[in-house]
Amino acid sequence: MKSGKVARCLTSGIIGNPFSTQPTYHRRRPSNHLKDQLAQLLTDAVVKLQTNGALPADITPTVMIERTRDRSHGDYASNLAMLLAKPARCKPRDIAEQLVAAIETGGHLQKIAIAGPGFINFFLGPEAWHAGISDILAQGDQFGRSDHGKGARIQVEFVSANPTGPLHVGHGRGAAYGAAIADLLEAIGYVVHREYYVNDAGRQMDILAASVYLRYLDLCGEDIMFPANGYQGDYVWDIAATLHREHGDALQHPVAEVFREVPADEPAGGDKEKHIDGLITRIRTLLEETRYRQVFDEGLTAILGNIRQDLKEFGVVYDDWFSERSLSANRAVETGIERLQKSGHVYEQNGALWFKSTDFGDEKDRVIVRDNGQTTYFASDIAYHLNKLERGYDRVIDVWGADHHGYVPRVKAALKALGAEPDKLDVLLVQFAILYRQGEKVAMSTRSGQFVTLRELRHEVGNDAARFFYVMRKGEQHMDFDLDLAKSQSNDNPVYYIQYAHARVRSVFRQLQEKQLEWDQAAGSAGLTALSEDHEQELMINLSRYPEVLEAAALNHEPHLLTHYLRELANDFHTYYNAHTFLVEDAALRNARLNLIEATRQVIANGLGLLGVSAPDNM
RNA sequence: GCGCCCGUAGCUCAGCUGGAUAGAGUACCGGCUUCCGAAGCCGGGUGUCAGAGGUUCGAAUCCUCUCGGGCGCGCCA
Repeated sequence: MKSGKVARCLTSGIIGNPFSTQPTYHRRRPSNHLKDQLAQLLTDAVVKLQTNGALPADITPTVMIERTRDRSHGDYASNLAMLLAKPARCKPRDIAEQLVAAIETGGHLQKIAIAGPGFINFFLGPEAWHAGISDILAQGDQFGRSDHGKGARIQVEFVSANPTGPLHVGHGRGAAYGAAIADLLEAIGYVVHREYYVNDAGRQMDILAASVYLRYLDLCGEDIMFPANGYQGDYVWDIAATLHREHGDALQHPVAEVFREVPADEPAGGDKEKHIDGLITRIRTLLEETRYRQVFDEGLTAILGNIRQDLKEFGVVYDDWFSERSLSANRAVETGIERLQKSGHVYEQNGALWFKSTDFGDEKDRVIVRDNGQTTYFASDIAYHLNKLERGYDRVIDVWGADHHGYVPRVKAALKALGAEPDKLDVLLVQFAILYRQGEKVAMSTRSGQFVTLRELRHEVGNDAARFFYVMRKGEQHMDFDLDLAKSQSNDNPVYYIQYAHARVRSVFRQLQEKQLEWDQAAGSAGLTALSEDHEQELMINLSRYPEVLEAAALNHEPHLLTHYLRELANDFHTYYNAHTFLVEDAALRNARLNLIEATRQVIANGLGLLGVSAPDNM
């Protein structure tokens, strides 16, 4: 017997870790019923071989089942035999034969084969996929959703651009990406809280207020020298004009007063930072707190309102707009600093207060209170992240621009010092998108105000194309955003390609009406065996992948997996469409085919929906 | 200089976290509509996976080094 041969190479060893403590969140291999059933068969086979002595009893292999890449390898495959080869000290193919012999075929499982270096390939009958089609039709827009997250709470903070100007195309990627992963996580059973952190305090906002005020003085007829470090965009003029309309000249002060004793600006041979800080101080003094606040808030409200409108039109919704100012109002920043001090990782040097983040792996220590008594942005961020974790989320996700990557270690260090769990925080970095128009790079520089706004982009290519293109590539990858391609209504454009597939199904059903034919869905479900074409098999199999793709895209924070999947699915559909007619005389066949294409339409609509892209009835 | 990310077809990118012959789109060439939308389909070829070592049954994937590109290294945010 073969088992004798195998028994000779008995040895002990442990494969994998049966007591894996990996949190479910990081489980990256999605499950489905067929896969689980096959895994169970293999597990049973291993046990059987262990009890008859063919395999060592003290090993607990992790059984992995994968979809095959090539249909000649069947539908699913496992590398189990190759994993067992080492501890069992046997040839993989010998073990594979033992395993296969221990499994009975039957039901959906038509055939098992051994191939290549020792893969075990499972071949399923066509009817294995039929239930999936009926599931899609029954579950409709809920299909693909799962309770994988079991209601665990996740907070996703994204965009969070300073309200000092309109959103630009860089923020757009963070918006599309953050919204997509939030929706994806929600779809697989997490309770997601979407949040925008509003930096409505701090120096940048003061610079905006000063910029607005100076433009306002200009409108009052004063002759001003606009600071090099001020915000130069036209929107500042608009805000100043509103201010002037509402207050007339009531806030006016002579330019000589405003600039009195202010250090020289850079063009005049001075320091632009000192110049603007001096201006801010003068303006605050002259206007006094109440009036200064009026100017400040005029800018804040106008810009924040613009940002909110932009995101809303982009299909990006938030549960909360968290104000940085509310942190100071609650003394949260001070409390955070005090707690850090108690942790013993804070010291004073040169009049400033430093957090010893190097104790937790950061490159250098960081200032939390400046020598002028002002707390730093970092101090606010410590308080904010502490606040997030104290709100009891199971996971906290930050989506940041990749240029902030150096900032990650210090935030995690602070959380560690405070006894919070830094591992609950995932910082996802998103690279800037480079725009191309007619093959040329679109030049952009933020400071000069010469950047393409998100709104301009949306108006140029449309919300659908913008949302889709932004998430088409891996987040941490730089991406080239081809404006002409995004605009083009051709097969080159993946968005149109997918939407067209959806519209085509709708169109078929309109034709059904015109031809006065009928669609009996129940009969279709009962007669799916009529779908015997290869194209139909292919489509059914790929439809069954949707829940897995969704889960993988969500858990790995990779919406691009979904865009690629949808493109493949659309391709399967178009191919099928060209090869076969759906509206045939044979009612049984017609019903089955209409069930299949309606299921396809549903999955496309569901997938696009999660990406914030519309699924049109006609193009 | 130090740290992080990256290098895959002419171009833009995937590659299911170590698996089978490395794949799509685009570009280029040629075909397919009396028929549900041709914004579609079919066919045709392309690789020193930047390079060199290493780890093992097996590497584009993990480790080290080199080369090349991006970003970050403030009492800015």
